[in-house]
Amino acid sequence: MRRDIFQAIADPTRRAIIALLALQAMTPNGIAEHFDSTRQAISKHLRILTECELVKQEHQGREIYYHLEIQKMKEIDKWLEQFRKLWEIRFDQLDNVLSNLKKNKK
Amino acid sequence: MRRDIFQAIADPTRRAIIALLALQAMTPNGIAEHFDSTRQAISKHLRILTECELVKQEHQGREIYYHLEIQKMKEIDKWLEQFRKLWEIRFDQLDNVLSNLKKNKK
DNA sequence: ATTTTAAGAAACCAGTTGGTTGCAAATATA
DNA sequence: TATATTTGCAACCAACTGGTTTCTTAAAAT
Repeated sequence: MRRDIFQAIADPTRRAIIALLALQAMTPNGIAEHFDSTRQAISKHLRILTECELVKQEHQGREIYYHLEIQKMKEIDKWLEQFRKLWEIRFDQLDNVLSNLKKNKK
Repeated sequence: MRRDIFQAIADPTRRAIIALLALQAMTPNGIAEHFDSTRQAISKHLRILTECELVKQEHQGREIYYHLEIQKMKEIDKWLEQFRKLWEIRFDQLDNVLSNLKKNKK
């Protein structure tokens, strides 16, 4: 199945997992302790995150540590880039409005 | 139904609609012309985008213009903020590695 | 060697999604 | 007024989602 990072971050549980893994690599059981749902549910989320290469596995004995591929997160940032210009322009306009208000006050 | 912006941008068609509306406000029919699917399908996407307040309607006679609420996009940027630090650190480390390689070469 | 533990895989289920078609309301035009 | 256009809404459908339970494999501990 075709996975992409935007689909991956659509789920709030997965966003929470991403935030956890940003701090340190963890095992599925370790992650599951932070949530109400079962290990298997977490495991499915991890599979989706793995499929879109947002996380990577690291086998250590019978434990599997998952760690975040932080570089992948930049894809979102890259997509946002095209809009960042726009909202900065709006801010500039707001600045103008504010300074005009100030002038009129004087 | 509870909508959030992350779910809204999960669908590639919706991301394309957002990109279109970033350029100019458009009617459902106008938007649908850019895609293969039916107007009704686009209309459903617009409803989802409206529910999470990413787009706003502007009635003009019997036409409804949809325009992007660019400020809302900043929510994604805000969420990314916590990770931006991390990937910048990685870049710094890479810089160090590169300059060390350079030194050793001399 | 047996038992415990960590984790993935498969089967299943209810709810959601993205899409369709058909219809009704509102506005514009003849 | 009658007709055409733009749009939203409801009903329906197949596919996907997030979750569960059960089972298997493999490593570690006893």
